[in-house]
Amino acid sequence: MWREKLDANVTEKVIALAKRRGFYWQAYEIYGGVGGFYTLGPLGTRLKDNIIRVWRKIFLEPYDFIEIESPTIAPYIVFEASGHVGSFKDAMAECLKCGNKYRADHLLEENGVKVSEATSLDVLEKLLNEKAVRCPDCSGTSWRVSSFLTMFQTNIGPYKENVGFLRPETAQGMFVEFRQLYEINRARMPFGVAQIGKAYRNEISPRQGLIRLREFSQMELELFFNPSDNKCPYLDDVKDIRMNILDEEKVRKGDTVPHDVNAREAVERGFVKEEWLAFMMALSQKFLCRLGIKPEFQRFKAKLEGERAHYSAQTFDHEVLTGKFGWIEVAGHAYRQDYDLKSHAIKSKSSMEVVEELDQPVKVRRRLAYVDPLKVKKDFGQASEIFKHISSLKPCELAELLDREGKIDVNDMVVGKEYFIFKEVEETVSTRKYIPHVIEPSFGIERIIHAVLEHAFHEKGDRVILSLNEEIAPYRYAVFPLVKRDGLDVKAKEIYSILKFRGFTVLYDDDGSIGRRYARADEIGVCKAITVDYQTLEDNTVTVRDRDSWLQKRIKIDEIEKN
RNA sequence: GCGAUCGUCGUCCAGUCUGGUCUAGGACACCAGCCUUCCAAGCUGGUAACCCGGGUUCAAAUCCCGGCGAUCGCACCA
Repeated sequence: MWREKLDANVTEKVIALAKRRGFYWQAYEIYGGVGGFYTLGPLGTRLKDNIIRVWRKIFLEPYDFIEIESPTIAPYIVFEASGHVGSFKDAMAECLKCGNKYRADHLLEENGVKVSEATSLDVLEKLLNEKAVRCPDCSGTSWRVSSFLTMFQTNIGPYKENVGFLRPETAQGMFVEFRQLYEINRARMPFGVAQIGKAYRNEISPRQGLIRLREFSQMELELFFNPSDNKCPYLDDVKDIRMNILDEEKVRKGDTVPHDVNAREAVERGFVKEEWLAFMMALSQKFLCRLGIKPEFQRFKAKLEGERAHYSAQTFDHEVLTGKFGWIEVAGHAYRQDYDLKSHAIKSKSSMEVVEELDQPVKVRRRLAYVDPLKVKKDFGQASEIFKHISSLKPCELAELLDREGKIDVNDMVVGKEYFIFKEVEETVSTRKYIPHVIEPSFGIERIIHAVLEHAFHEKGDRVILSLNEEIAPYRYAVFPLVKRDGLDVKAKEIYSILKFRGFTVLYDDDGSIGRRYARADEIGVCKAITVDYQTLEDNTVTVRDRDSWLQKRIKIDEIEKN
């Protein structure tokens, strides 16, 4: 069965239920509410905790991957290095006639004017107005250019110039700490580091409830591996997990009928570039199934070249079908290559390389560069700064830098390739250094919460049932006295205490009729309802009622947890 | 951010056009009590709202202006 649409009303009903019973609701409602911020209520926080617990069981524990918690605020330079500052400090051009906003660079390029990301706002504005670029909507030719940053900005300490950002993803915390983590993990490769925590994106106009938030929770895993030894040893462990994959070709053609493959087939048929990426996708599928989302409501959709994040060589969105919002992305699986580690290595001038022992020593050719002091002195005079800078680099690094950039900038002086002498040498080495590549599964917890609730939501006549499985349901048991007298309530409270003492989440309710209590419990997904009746007083048995089937079994109190 | 539509108890809806009758009504939910021997039964009582600010007027939920928020469309969504 392949589904393309679900009932949109379910979404509305889930949102209403979430608010009424305390899973989640919009924050700051007493002040009218602020878009993109939500509060998780008592049931929502439990559900979230339980989802996180399942995630750890699936993604971390079997593989001894580690978890960290890094700050949510980082200095400017971190996100400058990561490419975030550059990649979304979008220049917005506003048409002064109709007020529509466009990307300034897109508008100019459509009109044959080449600009770069470094082009200043003033220049962009001047170009737009001078070239009389027409507004695509109203043909107006007057423009005002301003920039919009999707990261929340703040100051660190009392100095305005010390800019910090609230992280737009938890990932950078793991990249900047890579050295330390690698050491702590005793230099094992491949290895995985996870982080669960808040991230912030200052969306222009967040809508759609929990789906697009300005502050949200992520579960991210960075799997570091050697690109020349990129086999994933666990691929056969997930061979029974079948995925619906829309590869790049299908996405491009608009074909919405996915391939049905397991991780190995996905790699062999060329849909997924890396084994580790396919493996993480399989775990992701397993994870959502464990949360109660059936495979036919899940799919992996490839991102095309232009849609991908600046760091990614291949990305699959893990999507879940919902009623009103259609397919929503609950996870992104990205092949980040060595983009992040390399960027931080260059910016911070600290090494992100790891050492690999080779099976056999090999001969390698290396290119070295040495400065020609006479030539430098001749053109730059007694430029000690240049020598100081160059001597801080190893000859091989110097050669690499020169080959890449063609020059070296020292303060205002540009020292070209011609000031250096290059040498090729052959060395025998028994180790090899490399910057690890990264596969990143990244989950948005609030989106998962919403998706899980939608898929757990069922109606039986006019009754609502949340079929959350035992692993994630906010309550495992509810305990009801059949009536609130003759000692039934006392006995019920006793059972309630016993179950709580044994570590279960238990709800006690003696309000209204018994049917009403079953209904209330069903609605928030309590797995089993235990009713204390007159027979309980005689033989210490209770009835245990299953939430989904409504069937009851009479069971001894001591044996409740076996059922 | 633009445009359109909209904003009344926890929720859904009535009242707004045509200002006064609104001390803002109903249903469901919720709370208390009664009743109740297994699936939202019944009875009694109760809590509870005109998004915020300003203006017009003798009088504003109602008309006007501004703000905030929501929904949809456009743009944005690394």
